[in-house]
Amino acid sequence: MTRQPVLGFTDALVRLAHLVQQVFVEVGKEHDLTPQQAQLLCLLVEGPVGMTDLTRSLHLEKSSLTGLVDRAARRGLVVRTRDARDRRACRIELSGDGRRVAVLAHEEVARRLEALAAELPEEHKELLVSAVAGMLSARGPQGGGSDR
Amino acid sequence: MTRQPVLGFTDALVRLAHLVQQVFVEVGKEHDLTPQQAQLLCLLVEGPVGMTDLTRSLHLEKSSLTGLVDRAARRGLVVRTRDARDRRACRIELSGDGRRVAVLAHEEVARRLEALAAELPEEHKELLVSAVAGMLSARGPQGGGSDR
DNA sequence: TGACAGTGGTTGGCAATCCGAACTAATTTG
DNA sequence: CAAATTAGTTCGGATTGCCAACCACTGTCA
Repeated sequence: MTRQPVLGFTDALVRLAHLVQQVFVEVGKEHDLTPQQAQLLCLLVEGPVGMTDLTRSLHLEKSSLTGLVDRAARRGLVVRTRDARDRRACRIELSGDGRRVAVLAHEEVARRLEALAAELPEEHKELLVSAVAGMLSARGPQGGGSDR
Repeated sequence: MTRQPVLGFTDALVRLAHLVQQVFVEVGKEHDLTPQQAQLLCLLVEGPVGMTDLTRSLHLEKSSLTGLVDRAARRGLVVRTRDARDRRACRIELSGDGRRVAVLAHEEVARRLEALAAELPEEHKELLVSAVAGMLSARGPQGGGSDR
């Protein structure tokens, strides 16, 4: 009766990924955002970001991001600002409304993820973070501004 | 010189989720599969599964899954088998070709995820698994057959 | 037996996502 | 200055995903 859930390492990572994704889905729904919009807004909470940086953070092709930003802009969540130093580039910025939603969504995502891990001892969480840091660097240091 | 990347807990989870997703994207691409198809095939490696079970494992609505399975079937990867005991239900099964691809993709996904964690000491990995198990149960025991 | 609620899946319509290839415009390089 | 790069957009097309409505079968209960 080894009723310890035989959860493999691979399995665990895949499930965890789904869990995180679901959080964005749910939080998004509460604020009438698609999961992708929610993730975008969370990235912008820290401040304006250029398109190219965003493609790296979100792992999207340029053209996909153009569409995502277009729809977010149409909903009045973000604004395109032309970069003065490089007139090709633009920076994506939260609008007033966008910022309100973004802050709430961002907080809610953090709250829920923390809640999921509420039962974990602090040291385990730290270990998990450093494990992830290791895996990220094993990947090569790609972009990806802080979500937090 | 605190050159420990100041990676928050939330951040870590989000990044990790992206990492896992990317693995499915890359492995999928190598076998001419969309990420969703890759995940579907990985679930089917263990054996045939009913639609309803799949919706729980993949966190999809019934209708979304119908489409996913349709396209996979059109590509000759899977087959719908009518369930004898319940003539409403059907079981999704790998075809001969599908099985070949599925086994390869499944192994490759596992290999890559393990590779990412190659530097982690075994005990840390186990701890990470149990941490995830804890988070999953905090969520309520939803479906999700073993991917492994 | 025979309504009837519940379950397993499909269909249809629609918005959003995502990609690759081709393109414009500004910047950098030689 | 010409050529190569870089930043973004546009366009066409396949996929993803949801909801509402639906069909077919199962199980229950009177």
